[in-house]
Amino acid sequence: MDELHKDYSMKPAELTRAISDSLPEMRKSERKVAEFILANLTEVIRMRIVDLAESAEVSEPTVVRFCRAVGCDGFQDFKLALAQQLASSPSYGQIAVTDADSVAEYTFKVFDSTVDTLLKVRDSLDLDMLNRAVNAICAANRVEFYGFGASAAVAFDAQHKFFRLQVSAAAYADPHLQNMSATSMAPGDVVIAISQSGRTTTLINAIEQVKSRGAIVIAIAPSDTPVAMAATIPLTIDAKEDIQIYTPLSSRIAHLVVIDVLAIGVAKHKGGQLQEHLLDLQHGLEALRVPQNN
Amino acid sequence: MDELHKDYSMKPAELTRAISDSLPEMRKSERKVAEFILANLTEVIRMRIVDLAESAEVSEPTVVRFCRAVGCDGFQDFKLALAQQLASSPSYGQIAVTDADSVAEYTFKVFDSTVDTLLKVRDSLDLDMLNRAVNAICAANRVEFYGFGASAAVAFDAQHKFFRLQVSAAAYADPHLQNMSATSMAPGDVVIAISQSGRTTTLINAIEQVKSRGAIVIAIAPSDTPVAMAATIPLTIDAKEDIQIYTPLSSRIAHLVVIDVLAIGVAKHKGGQLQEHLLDLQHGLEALRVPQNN
DNA sequence: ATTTTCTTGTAAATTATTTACAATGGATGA
DNA sequence: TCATCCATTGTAAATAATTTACAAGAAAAT
Repeated sequence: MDELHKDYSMKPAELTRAISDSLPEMRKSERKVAEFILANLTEVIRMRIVDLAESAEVSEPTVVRFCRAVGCDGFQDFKLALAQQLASSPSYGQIAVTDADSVAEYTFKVFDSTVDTLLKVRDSLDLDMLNRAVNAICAANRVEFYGFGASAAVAFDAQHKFFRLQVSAAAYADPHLQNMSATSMAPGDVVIAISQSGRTTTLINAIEQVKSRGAIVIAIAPSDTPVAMAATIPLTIDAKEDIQIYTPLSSRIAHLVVIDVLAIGVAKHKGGQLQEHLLDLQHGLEALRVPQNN
Repeated sequence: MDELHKDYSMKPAELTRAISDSLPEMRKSERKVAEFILANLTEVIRMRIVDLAESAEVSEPTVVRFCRAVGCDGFQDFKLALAQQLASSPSYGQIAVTDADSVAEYTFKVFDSTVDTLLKVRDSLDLDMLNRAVNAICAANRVEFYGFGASAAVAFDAQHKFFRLQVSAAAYADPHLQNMSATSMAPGDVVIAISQSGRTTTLINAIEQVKSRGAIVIAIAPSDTPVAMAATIPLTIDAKEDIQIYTPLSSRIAHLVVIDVLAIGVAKHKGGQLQEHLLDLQHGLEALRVPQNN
């Protein structure tokens, strides 16, 4: 009976994985369908059920049963879901770079896995926390960014970004400076602590310092980590981080984008007069550049 | 007659734009369809032609005529194309953040526009240049990164990244240091010059210095800019950069990802012994962290 | 070996899409 | 202002696609 295949609803992004996963527990003819589909992903989305049935050497109802088995409403629904997944991450399921990959392949994989990470992070963000973070930043006199290692670069980028928005921003990657900064924070001020591991001892110390001064700590770190838990406003980001050789570190990019979101939020708060300021900045920078040639 | 609408074939990514573009020259009822579709993008992909016709208050054949007018084969084909486009950039056509947006809205828009940029950059990369860049880096004794402003953060991130790969890397955002570094480069060494504008005078000077020393300059900059043109190996990236108030600066993220690609390429060249090194690094960093709690 | 249950396909019914054609309505010129 | 023509739209029929119901055939179990 069909009910051995659970009818759980799923996001389109998980379709091909769902297919591969349930391959072993499929019936023979359904498996024929699955195998044909996996081998001809891009073609399938433009096929009619009759063609697909013929190609997979099964009957049409079997195709429909297959679609239901992987959680879709019917064949049309399946095609739609497949089309969406293919559009969103073309090399899904084989994102890890391998030795054999050509330049073209690993380039695409790096981009695709980054995109993948971003979309996952986007969907798992706590918007309420985000809002609180924006409000806190807007209310603060000073905003400072702490981070080590790869997160130091993120912190400097953030500083640059907020500077543009007329926010008094600083970034420290030196524990001593962080400490000095921390002790000089006043109530209402904001420190944004960035960590990929969420477990950096020095950073946690600095956070405690800042909190003892009555300032607010926004953490950008994985959930259930000391850094996230120590923060006043935790922005948790769980981009899984392989330390594997061929895996790019996407989480720092997710961190940057989250900071972009904060910056946009602050820009919205500040409203129109900022536009003018940004144009001024632009003009100022123009002096450092070669004249535009068009 | 229908033939006033040209039957040009197009990439799915341009569908909604094609719709908006041809809106003015559409017939009244076709426009009703177009407007309804643009206002209900996500719903439409799961609608049947009858529902859509009813919602748009037109007949079914009109819907089909509309689909043909925008370059599709029929209604099914249209839905498929739309689904693919939506999957690849979910809030296409309304990515610019507006004053009225809620936290949820602008968060999604920031992520989506970043994703959008990445996918565009991915598709426009010159893989041959990329390959040459990887080879140059692998052959170099020293690799240094130059960048100002937002690109300085990118440069520091890159330094960190390559350091992990046992590449002797440095990053300079100070023109004086850049100059000193430039004059000490030897033939075969590599400088990676990062610029969002591609027109920073100081950077161009440094590039000329480096070239005169016989070293290789890889540029990460927009095409047709002095920086790109001065480089030995230009990696051109044309993420359009609005200086608008509510637009995130996605190009620096594209730059980071391109550097990720370079890093993966170098890692592949270096091969297996690197794995061990990365694990060592990991262990070393562990000492700076709170013990894992699971 | 026989019965039961699961799997698959055939054929029919349903449902969706497309085509052909007719009616409407607006524009143009008398 | 009315008649005529052509562009536009809808109606209804035809075609095509998908889904359901059921029966035949395998496989498994007793």
